[in-house]
Amino acid sequence: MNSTHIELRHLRLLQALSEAGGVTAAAERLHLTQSAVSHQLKALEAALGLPLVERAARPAQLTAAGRRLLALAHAALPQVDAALRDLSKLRDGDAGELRIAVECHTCYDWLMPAMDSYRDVWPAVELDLLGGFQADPIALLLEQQADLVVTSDPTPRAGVTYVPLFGFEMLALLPPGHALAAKKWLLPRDFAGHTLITYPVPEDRLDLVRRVLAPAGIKPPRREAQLTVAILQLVASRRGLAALPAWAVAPYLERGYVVARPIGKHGLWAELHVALRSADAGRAYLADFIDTVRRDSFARLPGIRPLAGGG
Amino acid sequence: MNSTHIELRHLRLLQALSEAGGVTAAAERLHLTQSAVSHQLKALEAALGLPLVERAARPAQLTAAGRRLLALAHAALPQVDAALRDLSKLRDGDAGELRIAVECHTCYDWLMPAMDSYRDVWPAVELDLLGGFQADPIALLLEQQADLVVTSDPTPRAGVTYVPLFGFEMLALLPPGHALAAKKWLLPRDFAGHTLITYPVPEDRLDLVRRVLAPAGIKPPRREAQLTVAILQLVASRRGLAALPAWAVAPYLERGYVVARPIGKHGLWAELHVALRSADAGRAYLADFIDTVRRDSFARLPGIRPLAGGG
DNA sequence: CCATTACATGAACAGTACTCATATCGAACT
DNA sequence: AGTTCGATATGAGTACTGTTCATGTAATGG
Repeated sequence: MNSTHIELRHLRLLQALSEAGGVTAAAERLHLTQSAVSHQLKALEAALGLPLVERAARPAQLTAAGRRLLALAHAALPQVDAALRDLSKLRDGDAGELRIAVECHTCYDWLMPAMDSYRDVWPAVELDLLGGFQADPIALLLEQQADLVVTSDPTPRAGVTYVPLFGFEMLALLPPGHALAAKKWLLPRDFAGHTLITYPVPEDRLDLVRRVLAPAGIKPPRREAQLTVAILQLVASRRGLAALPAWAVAPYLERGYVVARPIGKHGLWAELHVALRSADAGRAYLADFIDTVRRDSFARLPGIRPLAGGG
Repeated sequence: MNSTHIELRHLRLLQALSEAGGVTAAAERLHLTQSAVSHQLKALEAALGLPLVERAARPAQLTAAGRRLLALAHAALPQVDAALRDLSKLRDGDAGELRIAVECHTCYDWLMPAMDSYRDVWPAVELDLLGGFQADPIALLLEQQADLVVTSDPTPRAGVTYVPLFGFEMLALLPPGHALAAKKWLLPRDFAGHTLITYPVPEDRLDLVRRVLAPAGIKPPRREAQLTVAILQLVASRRGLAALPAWAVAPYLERGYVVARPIGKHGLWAELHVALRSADAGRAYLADFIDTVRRDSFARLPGIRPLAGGG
């Protein structure tokens, strides 16, 4: 009979599987254990009487049946999400104000496209991006001057809720042909004697300085630049080294404009979170914005990874 | 958050609810108890934070939120079903032979349109309708001369599986203005002294005779006609009484061509089942045909009701 | 007004989807 | 080869959620 017990959960699983390229990675996205995904997949295959993924292939390859189900997922899940959005609007109204403060300079790159696709779905929400560097953006939240803050520092504060966005790697940038490019990864001492090119922010807000160089007692001279391209240009013209998120430099790496190396054996990983007033946590248009941003990020940004408790 | 735990089950529930017009009727369609549907509905409404049905309204009226979810169901569920069909085809192949024997004359009326919509979905299946009256159509199954038999008599036989289609009421037909039309329902003795107009089948295949008149010792004279319209014509011209399925005469009743009355206080209810070789029970193109027929019947035929174990 | 029908509710049960712990597998590296 | 490491599979146990059963309550119609 066709009473095959298929559910949206299964479609979400298959989608995550194909996007993540493996059971373990898919499990993270779904906030499940690897075991759960493995079991669920097996059960689904048994119920359908068809294999869905080519076992032993990295990244996981879907079978014809798997691809057919994935097509269903791509067709149906957006419809479901749209319906749930509409229901949220019915429940909470469809208007609101959404002022966003951003701590990190490179975030504008991916925030803008996410905002665009969000606007399509919540046209009545007033979107605003707060400009300039903020010393304490969380304060803006509590003073009701911002509704959402993108930050890399989720220190608990009363009345503030943090939602994890993603983890990303900070890469050290060298000019092509630099002597350090011979190394697989860089150590703190490798930075000694080089100028560090950064955005114009206090030193204690630079992950590289705070977490790597300062603990090792290394204090290289700094030079500041406002724009990402300016930093890259300075590196390329051998004025110093820089450290930027992997996603921000990926296009320049491809063109060989600069060279990137991990910082430390396992790389220097940072996180981004969204902060909002706990009182607003229930607002659908806010929650959906975070959702949109995250979805958009994972679709667009290379080399990012999910965080515990995140999406 | 939008992680609202909605599932296809819920969409199926809402669809059944709107089609059936009530919790109890929906439960029957879904092969669940009324309690299960009630619980599920309540849980869904709680999860969404929105009422979905207007309590206290017959037939059940959906709220705006309910209608939005129903729209989702109508959009998504056919896609799901199509995908499952495609998977069946991947598993079992998409071709097959489907020869149908029909026991009941009036069945052609609704079988034809169902066959048409089935052909759209399984174009490679060879569809055949066996003509003429069959004394023992089940024998045709076992002799491999038919693959599917529509019958009202699901007596267990080795190697044969029965799938319930639906229950329907046999209505007694009178000419307009007939004396018996004054009664709310007819009793066996009311048939005494009237000619009984029937299809040309043995008496023991007529539910009215076998289950009502014969037990009461009443043996009215019979007159046979091949076509439904002919029977109706004879009744209208006062040559006798007849008993036909409610759905078959509904259009004629509307036009006042004949008058119908239940047979007995609770009416004379009969059933239709599909018989197939147990060996074929797993074949997707067969199972899906039965599904199509049933879906089609419930959508098109007035006054039929689901059977235990049926769809 | 009582009988009937439809829906709601609570407790108990059953089935299922998880997690945890452990085993197996395959590839890369000595 | 053997070893190590990452990724997937498997089994047992658990927590949870969906379902049923039994009963209560609210409307409906003769």
